[in-house]
Amino acid sequence: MSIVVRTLSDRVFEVVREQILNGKLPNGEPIRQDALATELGISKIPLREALARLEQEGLLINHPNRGYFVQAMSREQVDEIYALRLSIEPPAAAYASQVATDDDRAHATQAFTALDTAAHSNLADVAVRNREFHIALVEPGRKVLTTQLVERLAVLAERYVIAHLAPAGRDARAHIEHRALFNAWLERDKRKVEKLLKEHIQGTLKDLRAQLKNGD
Amino acid sequence: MSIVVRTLSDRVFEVVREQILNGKLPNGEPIRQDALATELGISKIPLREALARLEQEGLLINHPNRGYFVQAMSREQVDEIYALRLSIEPPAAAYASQVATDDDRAHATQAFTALDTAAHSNLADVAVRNREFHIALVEPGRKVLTTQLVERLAVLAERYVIAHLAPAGRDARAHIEHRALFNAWLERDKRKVEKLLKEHIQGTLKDLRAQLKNGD
DNA sequence: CGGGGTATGATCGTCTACGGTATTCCATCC
DNA sequence: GGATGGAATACCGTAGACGATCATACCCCG
Repeated sequence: MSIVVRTLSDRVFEVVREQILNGKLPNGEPIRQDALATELGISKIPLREALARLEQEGLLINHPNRGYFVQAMSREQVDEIYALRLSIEPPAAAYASQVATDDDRAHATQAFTALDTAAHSNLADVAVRNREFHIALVEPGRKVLTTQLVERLAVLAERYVIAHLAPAGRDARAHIEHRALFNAWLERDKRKVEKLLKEHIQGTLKDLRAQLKNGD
Repeated sequence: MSIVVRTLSDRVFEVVREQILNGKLPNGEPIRQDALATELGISKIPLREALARLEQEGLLINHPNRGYFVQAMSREQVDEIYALRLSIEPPAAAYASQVATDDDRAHATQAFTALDTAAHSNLADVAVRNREFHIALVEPGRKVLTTQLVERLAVLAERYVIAHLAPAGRDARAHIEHRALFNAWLERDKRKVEKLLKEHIQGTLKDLRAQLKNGD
């Protein structure tokens, strides 16, 4: 059992990240450091460290002497994020399916059922579970950089999913896709994992594009 | 002309990064924050922000309450870095060659000649020029995330190149490869760019692997 | 009435000083 | 010899201050 020791800046990083993702910190708005620090009950050093990390992650942008701003969303960025995901995630998940240990498979199963049961709560929760599911498919590959990258891209994509994808008919379809994908992964069917994940990502991108083309 | 306004933490980020890359901050060693801060003539606030960024970048790792450590190099990471570069950089450069403006092409030419003329100075300088050249081939694509990612991977790769690749016969071969690649890029020959860049990256990986297999 | 320069206020970026706390290491003791 | 305990070290976080810079509102002048 590994005891979890985390620095304050580390936890703030996640808190602020989630606030950005679910829109609590609105889009092009500046981040008032003193205000946010007192609101979180911390001082500015750990907050600024977290903000610096988030800029490196691509969620914030810093204008010197003017502060941090939530990175604006754009259709071009959607295309870019999903293009990168398409070239990285499917082969990574396919490989991971081959080398996953029993523990890995148990963990992935857990992530899948968590996503499954969360399917009817609010969109932000579903999005987090969805991210964790995608990561769980890749992590067993034990490729640290690749996994981090998949996570980062999933986080970036999540903003768009939360902001634009009303749980319309999409819910059901995504669920079916997830189940088929996960089954192939459990069966260690490399080709099928790669194919299904590719299609799944493309499907989500298509939904997003349709939404973005409409009223934004 | 864009006036350059940069925060201290931003510049420290680059300074420390270069110190890590050229081994001035040795491998598994801890970073003594107070010492480094006074050495750089700054206080710990901007330094800690820079360190947090560098951890996000993958060059450092933080152990809570014990401090930041330079991320150890490993053969597995080399493979991972180059696998990612292979799947991202060639298509990105090929695309960029198609849409590059005259300014972009001038800038790339400049980066190429800078790499060319620096070829006989010390290895660390060459490595930086090499990185800038690779970025200049991708940047005209105007895909922010992709360019950032290419840069990040180039930085991570650079540690290994500096540490392990003595400028043996490699120098000449890399130079030839660069010229051929750059010519294809200028001619907007998409296929050729992709092919040559792929081969170039694979060649470097092969060299690195050979070195790592030997006495490390 | 409009525009350019200026005053003002807010916020950021950085510094300094300080205290709490976790880790490490070493000496001591059973 | 291993466990206990304590001192030293360095990290982590707080608090407050200050100059620099940006944005805005104002004022003066044409």
